[in-house]
Amino acid sequence: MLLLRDLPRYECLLEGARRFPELDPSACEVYLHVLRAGDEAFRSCGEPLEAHGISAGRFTVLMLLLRKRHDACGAMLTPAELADKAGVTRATMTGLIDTLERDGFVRREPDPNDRRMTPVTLTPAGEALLQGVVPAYFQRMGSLVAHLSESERRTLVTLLAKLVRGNETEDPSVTSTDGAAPAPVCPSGSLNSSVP
Amino acid sequence: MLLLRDLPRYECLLEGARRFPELDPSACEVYLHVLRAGDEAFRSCGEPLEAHGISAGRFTVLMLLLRKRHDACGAMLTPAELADKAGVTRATMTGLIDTLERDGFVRREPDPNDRRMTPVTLTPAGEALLQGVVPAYFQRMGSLVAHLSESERRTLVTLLAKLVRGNETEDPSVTSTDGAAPAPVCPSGSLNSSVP
DNA sequence: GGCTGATGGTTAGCCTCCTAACGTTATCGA
DNA sequence: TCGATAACGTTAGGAGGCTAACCATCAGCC
Repeated sequence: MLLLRDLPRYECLLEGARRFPELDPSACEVYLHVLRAGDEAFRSCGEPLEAHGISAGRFTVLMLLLRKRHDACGAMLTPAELADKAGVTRATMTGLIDTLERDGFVRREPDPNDRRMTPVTLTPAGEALLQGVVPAYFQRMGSLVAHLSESERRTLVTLLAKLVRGNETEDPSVTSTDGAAPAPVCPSGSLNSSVP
Repeated sequence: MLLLRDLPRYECLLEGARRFPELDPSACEVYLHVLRAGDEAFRSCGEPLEAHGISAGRFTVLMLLLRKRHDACGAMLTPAELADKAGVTRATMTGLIDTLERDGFVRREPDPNDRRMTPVTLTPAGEALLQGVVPAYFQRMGSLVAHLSESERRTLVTLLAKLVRGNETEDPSVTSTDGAAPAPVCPSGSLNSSVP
């Protein structure tokens, strides 16, 4: 991910708005800060993972498998399910599983009932890796927001959720000047990932 | 960028905290929302760029060059300066400039005074591309935060800035248990990119 | 039973990002 | 004056994203 490291000052945005009448300075400021904070959070919490020789994408896959295992039911997920939960394409998930299997952290086990599927399961090595890296990961997450009070955290979460939600329902703006969007097809209702 | 598309509910975080004592549920919730919002903003504002056949990275380079041009002084920047302002490595910037030059949007012109440098300048084609894409880009930025009031925007910016700032000065935590960090070497004072 | 369509996983090719190393050029001190 | 140091830009190799296309398999429906 790449971005502007040095955010322009508000006066510069005002000045830019003179050249670009579409520029809303306060909107731009929010946008830049959201991007900057997301990048900062991603990098910061990624450090303990890299220190243990694992990337954020691989870590996400392992955590999803671990969560599934603790759900008591069959401790496996198909690549398609993993891709959906992680928010990447199936092709990307194939690559992630490839390297994870190469390194011995997961195992593909063909499903005898439906031979199209190849569910993935966590190996003991994968679980051990998680046990080693998860504490540092969560600690870093805590120090990331250590300077925010509980009420500030609630406010921040509320505002970010509002931003994301408002943008989701607005998304069919690709077909602009067209009014009457057919239906907000956003796949909501998928927040029940870890409850059976 | 890859992430969890379906954020776990707060009860799930509380339940996860039982298995991982290091997990601070409110910190984790902030972290996930910051990441999710950053991803949403990035994708959303990236759409108009992709529609014009340009990626976010290339767009950033062109905008930096345009801003420099409007600063009246010499309208060129070296790859190292561009990399620094954009927050990527010099190697990455080389690749970006390669494709931009291949497509005719920028031009490398060796510096006669210091033959190590190869300043980059915006071509008329590059400027025309920006003229075509910038309005849609800023409009999308505005609709991204359209649901937030002015005071909500200010609050959000304040909280995100506090998070980033607090994390920057905390960053030498790699050498933890070591106390008395020598000096917060964060390259602050670099926010004056567009004022001579 | 045998098409047809939908679904699951993989492959191929491209782009962007990184680190590490290299060659070239300036600069500066002995 | 000349070698050491530092800075600039590039290259090589790897990882992680994406889209588009491809087979294999299942489910339905004549």
